[in-house]
Amino acid sequence: MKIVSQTWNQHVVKKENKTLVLDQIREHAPISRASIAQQTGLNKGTVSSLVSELMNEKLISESGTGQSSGGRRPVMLLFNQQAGFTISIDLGVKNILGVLCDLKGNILEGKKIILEDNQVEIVLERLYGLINELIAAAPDAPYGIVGIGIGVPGVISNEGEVLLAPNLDWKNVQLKEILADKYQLPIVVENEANAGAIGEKTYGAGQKSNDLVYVSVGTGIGVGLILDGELYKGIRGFSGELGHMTIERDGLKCRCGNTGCWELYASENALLSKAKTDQFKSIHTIVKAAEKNDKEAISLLNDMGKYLGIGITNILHIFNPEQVILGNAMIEAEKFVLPAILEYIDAHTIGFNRDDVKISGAMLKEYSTVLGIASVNIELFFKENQATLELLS
Amino acid sequence: MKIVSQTWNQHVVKKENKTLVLDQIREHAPISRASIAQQTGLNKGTVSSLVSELMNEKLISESGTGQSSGGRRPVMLLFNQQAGFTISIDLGVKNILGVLCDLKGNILEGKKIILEDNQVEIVLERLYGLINELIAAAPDAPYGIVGIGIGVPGVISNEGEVLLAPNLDWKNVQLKEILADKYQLPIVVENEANAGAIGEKTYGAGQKSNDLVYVSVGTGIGVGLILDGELYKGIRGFSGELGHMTIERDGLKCRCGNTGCWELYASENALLSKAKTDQFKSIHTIVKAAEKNDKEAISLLNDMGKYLGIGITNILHIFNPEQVILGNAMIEAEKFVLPAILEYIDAHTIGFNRDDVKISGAMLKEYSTVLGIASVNIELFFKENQATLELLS
DNA sequence: CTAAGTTTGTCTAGTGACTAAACAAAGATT
DNA sequence: AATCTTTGTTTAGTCACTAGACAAACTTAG
Repeated sequence: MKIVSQTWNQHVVKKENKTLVLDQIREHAPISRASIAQQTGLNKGTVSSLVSELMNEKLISESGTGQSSGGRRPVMLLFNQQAGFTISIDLGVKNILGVLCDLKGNILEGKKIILEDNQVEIVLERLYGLINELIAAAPDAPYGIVGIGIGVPGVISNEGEVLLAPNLDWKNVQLKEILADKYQLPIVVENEANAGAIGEKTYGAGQKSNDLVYVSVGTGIGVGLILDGELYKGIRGFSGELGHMTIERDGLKCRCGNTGCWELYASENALLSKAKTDQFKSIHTIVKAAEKNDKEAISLLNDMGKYLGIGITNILHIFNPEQVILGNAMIEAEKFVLPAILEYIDAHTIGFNRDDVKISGAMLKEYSTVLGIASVNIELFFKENQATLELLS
Repeated sequence: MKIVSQTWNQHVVKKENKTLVLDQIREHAPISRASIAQQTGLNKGTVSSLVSELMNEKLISESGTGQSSGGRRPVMLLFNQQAGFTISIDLGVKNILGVLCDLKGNILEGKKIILEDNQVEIVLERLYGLINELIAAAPDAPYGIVGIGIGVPGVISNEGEVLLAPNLDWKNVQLKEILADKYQLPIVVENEANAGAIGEKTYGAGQKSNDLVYVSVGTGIGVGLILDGELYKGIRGFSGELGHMTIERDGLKCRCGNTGCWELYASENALLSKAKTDQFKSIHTIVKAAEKNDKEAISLLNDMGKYLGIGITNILHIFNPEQVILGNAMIEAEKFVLPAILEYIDAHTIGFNRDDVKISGAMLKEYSTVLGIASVNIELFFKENQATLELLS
């Protein structure tokens, strides 16, 4: 039978209005009840009553009074960002980055560990150690640890299974289930580029954009799509494989089965394989060389920019986004690569599609992914929490 | 100041529930009140009251009693699809197709006229003639003509201005404003491929898909995107320019400024320009020849399929859609082109992205666009109508 | 053919979330 | 000191919904 969209009743109204009030406080704190009423269009009485519930739930608190504007001084409300904490992991090929965040996405504790071996069992052990350390570092809070999340460079099913992570050599790892069993907490497993897109949208360069494309240029190329303000995942969760978009018909053979894939020309791997000298072992060394005016390094980075430009031009034509944000390993080379990208785009993109788009490097640098994961966990907490508190009241 | 999302109150609840009830009747008529209550989860009394309002508004009607299932026989409710009519136009380069539809998207009257001249003033005159004829053909109805819409092969701004339609040689035509002034009715102006996507989603091959990509292969290639069930337009409305996606770096120069654009290899124009004999003046003549086993024709169509396959493979990697639907002029050649497309895709697409996707020709054939336009007008009517009737009650 | 059980659709009483408006508290202004 | 403003709470009233009773209309069993 077809699932019918939600029926509407007072219950729903209350829940939505409560979320609305909480969101106002989260975004505009410190803010007074009167001001919330004005902004949301809700009655002052309604706001008062909802605010009082939120205070009972320890999600907000009153701070002192604010500035008078010619009458009684308002009582300012604060978001209690320490009501709970999240743990977020960026699982890379060479290392794992883990952070402990409050409910506003502030990093309280961060740790990076080096990975020598990508075998599932070994990685899991290291992961548990890192997570336990971060849990231990969390201050006491009404809601404690509200969720754990992890960003993985691979294809993730909607059920949180890592179907394939070629650079880790992982296949069919039920990561969400494994972590949920171990920690009995809400678990988020998301593709690294999708998470990066959310991170930049929530806390980084893309906060004002409703349609943004995050291009993660690392060993390969992955893309996260925020369309109409929401992460777009496709029917099974496999969208954003733009790294395997053909930009040269009858081009190089890719191990994915396709030919002329973008990432064969524009990724870090592509960059390194095109280097003539053996001294270039990573994007880092090339950037260092370029900074010392090494001609080959500069030329390599310039070429990379051109190839990235080809794909980004396609992106502008396909999505007409408000913003394109470049992240992951290439962020280090932004200074050298971005000008070449812009030059290519300006010469090749249809005017309409070029006009209002902003193209930039990731503002959160290496934290785009972890903070995106944190954001997903936080929003999940507020959604679930509303449902739970409903039952309690 | 930031616009705050809607505040929720009983008014909204009623409006939403009324829409819910109406949608049930639109989709499942004939249906009883009891059945609606069961399906929506609304109380029987609530349904009765909303149904009675909808009857007053002439949007639904009672037909006789239905089959008993062991008790009192239910009163069946019907959607009054003739409560109003829409007029929809597909503006082509060589002809204009116009239809009169009821509120269920049934075509009551259709007419196609040939265009010799694409000059704005001349096209407008022909358009007015066609629209007037269709208006005259509409039966009497409580709401009369509820909207006029038009699909245009070009770049349309969110304000309904035709910014550029290269094949018509139109630039900056305020089409929506012109038609609104003349007819004083809700006007929809939409890109032809976007409309086609909506048409196939609402009435055609894509009714069950939430994420579908409609590829309009005509003189050029345009693409309409339905993502998460909604038309995706991008920040200014210029999405879907996949015709100008590079599939060959350093490839052919396109008049759009880019190089190696998909439509230079896979459109009708591309097909014709590659033909060695002059006898092939349109896709139609090539298909006719292929049907008579003409080797060049068959080979041309086969190549077209391969080139379409390159772009569609990209689409599968980018969007992981549930469905890809091919429409416009190429629909005639489906029999010859589709197998080649599928062959290419099967050989080049990542398994995950290939697995659950359905690739097919447009079910509505040459009516995809007009019916999509009709659908937009109809939904607009119900949205606006709800608002108006709110004021009256 | 009658009696019992079922299903449909309406009606009534009650609930709960909201709004409008009155009001008290606290400060600014003259 | 008196008046005006602004804030936040309280009270009365509105409205859409739900639960459950009920009448009407039908099926089924004996």
